[in-house]
Amino acid sequence: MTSQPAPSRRRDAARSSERLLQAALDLFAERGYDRTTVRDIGERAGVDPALIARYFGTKGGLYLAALRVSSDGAPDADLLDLEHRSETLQRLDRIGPGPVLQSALRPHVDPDLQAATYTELQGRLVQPLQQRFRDAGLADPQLRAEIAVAAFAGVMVSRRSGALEQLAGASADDVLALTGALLHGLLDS
Amino acid sequence: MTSQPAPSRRRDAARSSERLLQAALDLFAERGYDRTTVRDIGERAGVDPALIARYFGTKGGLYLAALRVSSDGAPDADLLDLEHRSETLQRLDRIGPGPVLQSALRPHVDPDLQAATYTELQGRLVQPLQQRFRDAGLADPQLRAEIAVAAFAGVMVSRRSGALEQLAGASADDVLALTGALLHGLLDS
DNA sequence: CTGTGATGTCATCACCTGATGACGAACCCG
DNA sequence: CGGGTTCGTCATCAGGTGATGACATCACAG
Repeated sequence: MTSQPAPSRRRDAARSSERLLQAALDLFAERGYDRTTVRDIGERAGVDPALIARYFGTKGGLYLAALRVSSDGAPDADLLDLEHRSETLQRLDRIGPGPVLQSALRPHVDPDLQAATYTELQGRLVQPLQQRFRDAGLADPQLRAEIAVAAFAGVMVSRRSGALEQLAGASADDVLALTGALLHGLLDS
Repeated sequence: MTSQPAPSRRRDAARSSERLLQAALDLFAERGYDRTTVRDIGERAGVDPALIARYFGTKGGLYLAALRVSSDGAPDADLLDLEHRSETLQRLDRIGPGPVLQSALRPHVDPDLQAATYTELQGRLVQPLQQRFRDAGLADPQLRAEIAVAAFAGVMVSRRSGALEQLAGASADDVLALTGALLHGLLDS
Protein backbone atom coordinates (compact mmCIF):
# COMPACT_ATOMS: atom_id res chain seq x y z
CA MET A 1 0.00 0.00 0.00
CA THR A 2 1.11 3.47 -0.71
CA SER A 3 0.76 5.27 2.57
CA GLN A 4 -1.86 7.96 2.25
CA PRO A 5 -1.13 10.25 5.16
CA ALA A 6 -3.99 12.55 4.21
CA PRO A 7 -1.71 15.51 3.76
CA SER A 8 -3.93 17.81 5.73
CA ARG A 9 -3.97 20.32 2.90
CA ARG A 10 -2.17 23.10 4.65
CA ARG A 11 1.46 22.46 3.95
CA ASP A 12 1.82 20.19 0.99
CA ALA A 13 4.92 20.21 -1.14
CA ALA A 14 3.48 17.86 -3.71
CA ARG A 15 0.48 20.05 -4.20
CA SER A 16 2.54 23.20 -4.48
CA SER A 17 4.93 21.82 -7.03
CA GLU A 18 2.03 20.41 -9.00
CA ARG A 19 0.34 23.78 -9.13
CA LEU A 20 3.54 25.46 -10.20
CA LEU A 21 4.00 22.92 -12.96
CA GLN A 22 0.47 23.37 -14.26
CA ALA A 23 0.72 27.14 -14.16
CA ALA A 24 4.00 26.94 -16.05
CA LEU A 25 2.43 24.72 -18.72
CA ASP A 26 -0.42 27.17 -19.17
CA LEU A 27 1.73 30.26 -19.33
CA PHE A 28 4.43 28.78 -21.52
CA ALA A 29 1.70 27.77 -23.96
CA GLU A 30 0.08 31.19 -23.95
CA ARG A 31 3.03 33.53 -23.94
CA GLY A 32 6.03 31.38 -24.56
CA TYR A 33 8.96 30.75 -22.29
CA ASP A 34 10.62 34.13 -22.54
CA ARG A 35 7.60 36.25 -21.81
CA THR A 36 6.67 34.20 -18.78
CA THR A 37 8.26 35.30 -15.52
CA VAL A 38 8.65 33.21 -12.42
CA ARG A 39 6.51 35.76 -10.62
CA ASP A 40 3.73 35.22 -13.16
CA ILE A 41 3.92 31.50 -12.58
CA GLY A 42 3.82 31.91 -8.83
CA GLU A 43 0.85 34.22 -9.02
CA ARG A 44 -1.21 31.96 -11.24
CA ALA A 45 -0.34 28.96 -9.11
CA GLY A 46 -1.12 30.80 -5.91
CA VAL A 47 2.29 29.77 -4.68
CA ASP A 48 5.31 31.81 -3.74
CA PRO A 49 7.65 31.92 -6.73
CA ALA A 50 10.62 31.23 -4.49
CA LEU A 51 9.38 27.68 -4.28
CA ILE A 52 10.24 27.22 -7.92
CA ALA A 53 13.84 27.35 -6.88
CA ARG A 54 13.26 24.82 -4.15
CA TYR A 55 11.38 22.25 -6.21
CA PHE A 56 12.80 22.74 -9.68
CA GLY A 57 16.10 24.49 -9.14
CA THR A 58 15.72 27.16 -11.79
CA LYS A 59 13.17 28.39 -14.28
CA GLY A 60 14.90 26.22 -16.85
CA GLY A 61 14.45 23.23 -14.58
CA LEU A 62 10.77 23.95 -14.36
CA TYR A 63 10.69 24.11 -18.14
CA LEU A 64 12.34 20.71 -18.40
CA ALA A 65 9.85 19.30 -15.93
CA ALA A 66 7.03 20.76 -18.01
CA LEU A 67 8.60 19.23 -21.09
CA ARG A 68 8.65 15.83 -19.40
CA VAL A 69 5.02 16.12 -18.42
CA SER A 70 3.85 17.26 -21.81
CA SER A 71 5.63 14.44 -23.59
CA ASP A 72 4.94 11.82 -20.97
CA GLY A 73 2.91 9.10 -22.56
CA ALA A 74 2.65 11.04 -25.78
CA PRO A 75 3.32 8.57 -28.53
CA ASP A 76 5.05 9.36 -31.77
CA ALA A 77 2.55 11.06 -33.99
CA ASP A 78 2.27 10.90 -37.75
CA LEU A 79 0.42 14.14 -38.33
CA LEU A 80 -0.80 12.92 -41.70
CA ASP A 81 -2.76 10.20 -39.98
CA LEU A 82 -6.20 11.33 -38.90
CA GLU A 83 -6.18 9.44 -35.62
CA HIS A 84 -2.72 10.59 -34.65
CA ARG A 85 -3.49 14.15 -35.59
CA SER A 86 -6.73 14.09 -33.65
CA GLU A 87 -5.04 12.81 -30.52
CA THR A 88 -2.27 15.35 -30.85
CA LEU A 89 -4.78 18.16 -31.24
CA GLN A 90 -6.68 17.04 -28.19
CA ARG A 91 -3.47 16.95 -26.22
CA LEU A 92 -2.60 20.44 -27.35
CA ASP A 93 -6.01 21.76 -26.46
CA ARG A 94 -5.59 20.31 -23.03
CA ILE A 95 -2.07 21.26 -22.11
CA GLY A 96 -1.19 23.82 -24.74
CA PRO A 97 1.25 23.77 -27.62
CA GLY A 98 3.82 23.24 -24.99
CA PRO A 99 7.45 23.79 -25.17
CA VAL A 100 8.03 21.41 -28.02
CA LEU A 101 6.13 23.03 -30.83
CA GLN A 102 7.24 26.51 -29.93
CA SER A 103 10.85 25.60 -30.23
CA ALA A 104 10.20 24.56 -33.81
CA LEU A 105 9.68 28.22 -34.54
CA ARG A 106 12.16 29.94 -32.30
CA PRO A 107 14.85 27.95 -30.58
CA HIS A 108 15.80 28.49 -26.99
CA VAL A 109 18.82 30.53 -26.11
CA ASP A 110 19.92 28.01 -23.53
CA PRO A 111 21.54 25.07 -25.34
CA ASP A 112 20.41 22.55 -22.74
CA LEU A 113 16.79 23.53 -23.07
CA GLN A 114 16.95 23.54 -26.83
CA ALA A 115 18.69 20.19 -26.99
CA ALA A 116 16.11 18.49 -24.79
CA THR A 117 13.29 20.08 -26.71
CA TYR A 118 14.73 19.31 -30.11
CA THR A 119 15.05 15.65 -29.27
CA GLU A 120 11.33 15.46 -28.59
CA LEU A 121 10.48 17.45 -31.67
CA GLN A 122 12.62 15.42 -33.98
CA GLY A 123 11.75 12.01 -32.62
CA ARG A 124 8.05 12.43 -32.08
CA LEU A 125 6.96 14.59 -35.00
CA VAL A 126 9.57 14.95 -37.72
CA GLN A 127 10.66 11.33 -37.91
CA PRO A 128 7.23 9.74 -38.47
CA LEU A 129 6.44 12.22 -41.21
CA GLN A 130 9.80 11.74 -42.82
CA GLN A 131 9.20 8.02 -42.95
CA ARG A 132 5.81 8.59 -44.49
CA PHE A 133 7.17 10.81 -47.23
CA ARG A 134 9.98 8.39 -47.90
CA ASP A 135 7.55 5.51 -48.22
CA ALA A 136 5.58 7.58 -50.70
CA GLY A 137 8.72 7.86 -52.81
CA LEU A 138 8.81 11.63 -52.62
CA ALA A 139 11.93 13.72 -52.90
CA ASP A 140 13.38 15.51 -49.86
CA PRO A 141 11.47 13.59 -47.23
CA GLN A 142 13.14 15.31 -44.30
CA LEU A 143 12.62 18.79 -45.69
CA ARG A 144 8.98 17.97 -46.31
CA ALA A 145 8.62 16.71 -42.78
CA GLU A 146 10.24 19.80 -41.34
CA ILE A 147 8.01 22.07 -43.37
CA ALA A 148 4.99 20.13 -42.22
CA VAL A 149 6.01 20.42 -38.59
CA ALA A 150 6.82 24.12 -38.88
CA ALA A 151 3.46 24.76 -40.53
CA PHE A 152 1.61 22.73 -37.94
CA ALA A 153 3.45 24.50 -35.16
CA GLY A 154 2.57 27.85 -36.69
CA VAL A 155 -1.11 26.99 -36.70
CA MET A 156 -1.10 25.62 -33.16
CA VAL A 157 0.91 28.44 -31.63
CA SER A 158 -1.15 31.08 -33.37
CA ARG A 159 -4.33 29.36 -32.29
CA ARG A 160 -3.33 29.53 -28.67
CA SER A 161 -1.87 33.01 -28.70
CA GLY A 162 -4.94 34.51 -30.29
CA ALA A 163 -2.97 36.44 -32.87
CA LEU A 164 -5.47 35.72 -35.62
CA GLU A 165 -9.13 36.48 -35.38
CA GLN A 166 -10.99 33.28 -36.14
CA LEU A 167 -8.32 30.70 -35.60
CA ALA A 168 -8.33 31.11 -31.84
CA GLY A 169 -12.06 30.45 -31.64
CA ALA A 170 -12.36 27.75 -34.25
CA SER A 171 -13.60 24.35 -33.19
CA ALA A 172 -11.15 21.53 -32.78
CA ASP A 173 -12.95 19.60 -35.52
CA ASP A 174 -12.55 22.37 -38.06
CA VAL A 175 -8.91 22.79 -37.24
CA LEU A 176 -8.42 19.05 -37.44
CA ALA A 177 -9.96 18.87 -40.89
CA LEU A 178 -8.24 21.90 -42.31
CA THR A 179 -4.77 21.10 -41.01
CA GLY A 180 -5.35 17.68 -42.52
CA ALA A 181 -6.06 19.20 -45.91
CA LEU A 182 -3.09 21.47 -45.50
CA LEU A 183 -0.59 18.77 -44.63
CA HIS A 184 -1.83 16.36 -47.26
CA GLY A 185 -0.85 18.96 -49.82
CA LEU A 186 2.71 17.88 -49.18
CA LEU A 187 1.91 14.42 -50.53
CA ASP A 188 1.45 15.86 -54.01
CA SER A 189 4.91 16.18 -55.35
CA MET B 1 17.17 70.06 -57.33
CA THR B 2 17.61 68.35 -54.04
CA SER B 3 20.67 69.88 -52.53
CA GLN B 4 23.34 67.22 -52.19
CA PRO B 5 25.79 68.75 -49.75
CA ALA B 6 28.05 65.72 -49.92
CA PRO B 7 27.59 64.95 -46.28
CA SER B 8 31.28 64.49 -45.64
CA ARG B 9 30.68 61.06 -44.13
CA ARG B 10 31.79 61.86 -40.66
CA ARG B 11 28.68 63.07 -38.97
CA ASP B 12 25.63 61.98 -40.90
CA ALA B 13 22.29 61.58 -39.24
CA ALA B 14 20.66 60.00 -42.28
CA ARG B 15 23.34 57.37 -42.50
CA SER B 16 23.16 56.58 -38.81
CA SER B 17 19.43 56.18 -38.73
CA GLU B 18 19.55 54.07 -41.86
CA ARG B 19 22.09 51.73 -40.31
CA LEU B 20 20.02 51.44 -37.15
CA LEU B 21 16.95 50.60 -39.19
CA GLN B 22 18.70 47.93 -41.18
CA ALA B 23 20.23 46.38 -38.08
CA ALA B 24 16.82 46.34 -36.46
CA LEU B 25 15.29 44.59 -39.46
CA ASP B 26 17.98 41.94 -39.37
CA LEU B 27 17.79 41.31 -35.67
CA PHE B 28 14.01 41.38 -35.42
CA ALA B 29 13.91 38.80 -38.20
CA GLU B 30 16.48 36.57 -36.55
CA ARG B 31 15.54 36.72 -32.90
CA GLY B 32 12.22 38.47 -32.81
CA TYR B 33 11.39 41.77 -31.20
CA ASP B 34 11.59 40.71 -27.58
CA ARG B 35 14.96 39.04 -27.72
CA THR B 36 16.53 41.96 -29.50
CA THR B 37 17.94 44.71 -27.27
CA VAL B 38 18.65 48.26 -28.27
CA ARG B 39 22.28 47.63 -27.39
CA ASP B 40 22.36 44.73 -29.84
CA ILE B 41 20.96 46.95 -32.53
CA GLY B 42 23.47 49.67 -31.83
CA GLU B 43 26.34 47.24 -31.87
CA ARG B 44 25.39 45.67 -35.18
CA ALA B 45 24.79 49.07 -36.71
CA GLY B 46 28.05 50.43 -35.37
CA VAL B 47 26.08 53.29 -33.91
CA ASP B 48 25.53 54.38 -30.34
CA PRO B 49 22.20 52.96 -29.18
CA ALA B 50 21.29 56.26 -27.60
CA LEU B 51 20.70 57.53 -31.11
CA ILE B 52 17.72 55.22 -31.37
CA ALA B 53 15.99 57.48 -28.92
CA ARG B 54 16.94 60.54 -30.89
CA TYR B 55 15.82 59.31 -34.30
CA PHE B 56 12.98 56.94 -33.47
CA GLY B 57 11.88 57.92 -30.02
CA THR B 58 11.67 54.47 -28.52
CA LYS B 59 12.40 50.88 -29.44
CA GLY B 60 8.74 50.58 -30.37
CA GLY B 61 9.12 53.54 -32.70
CA LEU B 62 12.02 51.85 -34.38
CA TYR B 63 9.84 48.78 -34.77
CA LEU B 64 7.12 50.82 -36.44
CA ALA B 65 9.67 52.35 -38.77
CA ALA B 66 10.92 48.88 -39.63
CA LEU B 67 7.36 47.82 -40.23
CA ARG B 68 6.87 50.69 -42.65
CA VAL B 69 10.01 49.84 -44.53
CA SER B 70 9.25 46.14 -44.78
CA SER B 71 5.78 46.78 -46.12
CA ASP B 72 6.71 49.70 -48.28
CA GLY B 73 6.00 48.82 -51.84
CA ALA B 74 5.01 45.33 -50.85
CA PRO B 75 1.84 44.56 -52.75
CA ASP B 76 -0.98 42.42 -51.47
CA ALA B 77 0.06 38.85 -51.95
CA ASP B 78 -2.11 35.88 -52.71
CA LEU B 79 0.14 33.16 -51.38
CA LEU B 80 -1.64 30.57 -53.50
CA ASP B 81 -0.43 32.33 -56.60
CA LEU B 82 3.00 31.18 -57.71
CA GLU B 83 4.19 34.61 -58.77
CA HIS B 84 2.98 36.31 -55.63
CA ARG B 85 4.42 33.63 -53.44
CA SER B 86 7.74 33.80 -55.22
CA GLU B 87 7.98 37.53 -54.80
CA THR B 88 7.02 37.31 -51.17
CA LEU B 89 9.64 34.65 -50.56
CA GLN B 90 12.30 36.75 -52.21
CA ARG B 91 11.33 39.70 -50.08
CA LEU B 92 11.55 37.59 -46.97
CA ASP B 93 14.94 36.21 -47.91
CA ARG B 94 16.13 39.77 -48.37
CA ILE B 95 14.74 41.53 -45.35
CA GLY B 96 13.67 38.65 -43.16
CA PRO B 97 10.26 37.48 -42.03
CA GLY B 98 9.89 40.89 -40.60
CA PRO B 99 7.62 42.04 -37.94
CA VAL B 100 4.46 41.15 -39.78
CA LEU B 101 4.73 37.41 -40.03
CA GLN B 102 6.04 36.99 -36.52
CA SER B 103 3.05 38.70 -35.06
CA ALA B 104 0.85 36.10 -36.71
CA LEU B 105 2.31 33.63 -34.29
CA ARG B 106 2.79 35.62 -31.14
CA PRO B 107 1.17 39.01 -30.81
CA HIS B 108 2.96 41.97 -29.34
CA VAL B 109 2.36 42.98 -25.80
CA ASP B 110 2.11 46.65 -26.75
CA PRO B 111 -1.34 47.25 -28.26
CA ASP B 112 -0.07 49.96 -30.60
CA LEU B 113 2.56 47.74 -32.10
CA GLN B 114 0.17 44.83 -32.46
CA ALA B 115 -2.53 47.00 -34.03
CA ALA B 116 -0.20 48.41 -36.66
CA THR B 117 1.18 44.98 -37.41
CA TYR B 118 -2.17 43.29 -37.54
CA THR B 119 -3.45 45.76 -40.11
CA GLU B 120 -0.64 44.81 -42.45
CA LEU B 121 -1.10 41.13 -41.80
CA GLN B 122 -4.80 41.16 -42.37
CA GLY B 123 -4.85 43.40 -45.41
CA ARG B 124 -1.86 42.06 -47.28
CA LEU B 125 -1.99 38.34 -46.62
CA VAL B 126 -5.25 37.16 -45.09
CA GLN B 127 -7.63 39.14 -47.27
CA PRO B 128 -6.38 37.96 -50.67
CA LEU B 129 -6.46 34.35 -49.56
CA GLN B 130 -9.88 34.75 -48.08
CA GLN B 131 -11.15 36.06 -51.39
CA ARG B 132 -9.58 33.18 -53.19
CA PHE B 133 -11.22 30.60 -50.97
CA ARG B 134 -14.54 32.36 -51.20
CA ASP B 135 -14.33 32.39 -55.00
CA ALA B 136 -13.64 28.68 -54.88
CA GLY B 137 -16.90 28.22 -53.02
CA LEU B 138 -15.25 26.70 -49.98
CA ALA B 139 -16.61 26.84 -46.47
CA ASP B 140 -14.98 29.03 -43.81
CA PRO B 141 -12.91 31.15 -46.16
CA GLN B 142 -11.49 33.37 -43.43
CA LEU B 143 -10.53 30.47 -41.22
CA ARG B 144 -8.83 28.82 -44.15
CA ALA B 145 -6.96 32.00 -44.93
CA GLU B 146 -5.84 32.41 -41.34
CA ILE B 147 -4.63 28.83 -41.18
CA ALA B 148 -2.74 29.34 -44.41
CA VAL B 149 -1.08 32.47 -43.11
CA ALA B 150 -0.21 30.89 -39.76
CA ALA B 151 1.28 27.89 -41.52
CA PHE B 152 3.25 30.06 -43.93
CA ALA B 153 4.47 32.19 -41.06
CA GLY B 154 5.55 29.09 -39.20
CA VAL B 155 7.63 27.91 -42.11
CA MET B 156 9.21 31.31 -42.73
CA VAL B 157 10.01 32.06 -39.11
CA SER B 158 11.44 28.62 -38.53
CA ARG B 159 13.49 28.91 -41.69
CA ARG B 160 15.12 32.07 -40.48
CA SER B 161 15.61 31.08 -36.88
CA GLY B 162 17.32 27.84 -37.79
CA ALA B 163 15.24 25.78 -35.41
CA LEU B 164 14.92 22.89 -37.83
CA GLU B 165 17.84 21.19 -39.43
CA GLN B 166 17.24 21.25 -43.17
CA LEU B 167 14.70 24.00 -43.48
CA ALA B 168 17.18 26.74 -42.72
CA GLY B 169 19.50 25.62 -45.47
CA ALA B 170 16.95 24.68 -48.09
CA SER B 171 16.98 26.54 -51.38
CA ALA B 172 14.40 29.19 -52.05
CA ASP B 173 13.10 27.17 -54.98
CA ASP B 174 12.46 24.10 -52.89
CA VAL B 175 10.72 26.09 -50.22
CA LEU B 176 8.68 27.86 -52.86
CA ALA B 177 7.50 24.61 -54.38
CA LEU B 178 6.78 22.82 -51.12
CA THR B 179 4.92 25.68 -49.48
CA GLY B 180 2.92 25.82 -52.66
CA ALA B 181 1.97 22.18 -52.35
CA LEU B 182 1.21 22.72 -48.70
CA LEU B 183 -1.07 25.69 -49.17
CA HIS B 184 -2.89 24.21 -52.13
CA GLY B 185 -4.01 21.43 -49.83
CA LEU B 186 -6.44 23.94 -48.41
CA LEU B 187 -8.21 24.13 -51.77
CA ASP B 188 -9.41 20.56 -51.33
CA SER B 189 -12.50 20.87 -49.23
C1' DC C 1 36.84 83.60 -36.69
C1' DT C 2 32.70 82.83 -34.07
C1' DG C 3 28.76 80.91 -32.36
C1' DT C 4 24.81 78.17 -33.06
C1' DG C 5 22.68 74.07 -34.04
C1' DA C 6 23.31 69.26 -35.28
C1' DT C 7 25.48 64.99 -34.17
C1' DG C 8 27.82 61.62 -31.29
C1' DT C 9 29.39 59.84 -26.52
C1' DC C 10 28.82 58.64 -22.04
C1' DA C 11 27.10 58.01 -17.36
C1' DT C 12 23.21 57.03 -15.12
C1' DC C 13 18.37 56.19 -13.82
C1' DA C 14 14.32 53.28 -12.71
C1' DC C 15 12.54 49.06 -13.54
C1' DC C 16 12.24 44.12 -14.20
C1' DT C 17 14.11 39.47 -13.98
C1' DG C 18 15.93 35.17 -12.02
C1' DA C 19 18.03 33.65 -8.11
C1' DT C 20 19.38 33.21 -3.10
C1' DG C 21 19.32 32.83 1.75
C1' DA C 22 17.61 34.10 6.24
C1' DC C 23 13.82 33.55 9.04
C1' DG C 24 9.47 31.87 10.99
C1' DA C 25 5.79 28.61 11.18
C1' DA C 26 3.82 24.17 10.66
C1' DC C 27 4.32 19.24 10.86
C1' DC C 28 5.83 14.77 12.57
C1' DC C 29 8.45 11.89 15.38
C1' DG C 30 9.83 10.22 19.80
C1' DC D 1 5.70 17.90 25.41
C1' DG D 2 10.28 18.92 22.93
C1' DG D 3 13.33 18.78 18.76
C1' DG D 4 14.34 18.31 14.18
C1' DT D 5 12.72 18.57 9.56
C1' DT D 6 9.82 20.26 6.00
C1' DC D 7 7.45 24.04 4.08
C1' DG D 8 6.21 28.90 3.18
C1' DT D 9 7.36 33.99 3.35
C1' DC D 10 10.04 37.72 2.69
C1' DA D 11 13.86 40.87 1.71
C1' DT D 12 17.43 41.33 -1.15
C1' DC D 13 21.04 40.70 -4.65
C1' DA D 14 23.30 40.99 -9.26
C1' DG D 15 22.58 41.52 -13.95
C1' DG D 16 20.22 43.29 -17.83
C1' DT D 17 16.76 46.44 -20.08
C1' DG D 18 14.85 50.76 -22.19
C1' DA D 19 15.19 55.36 -21.55
C1' DT D 20 17.17 60.04 -20.48
C1' DG D 21 19.97 63.99 -20.15
C1' DA D 22 24.42 66.22 -19.62
C1' DC D 23 28.34 66.95 -22.07
C1' DA D 24 31.75 66.94 -25.96
C1' DT D 25 32.59 67.51 -30.67
C1' DC D 26 31.79 68.68 -35.34
C1' DA D 27 29.68 71.37 -39.35
C1' DC D 28 28.42 75.33 -41.34
C1' DA D 29 26.41 80.04 -41.77
C1' DG D 30 27.46 84.75 -40.99
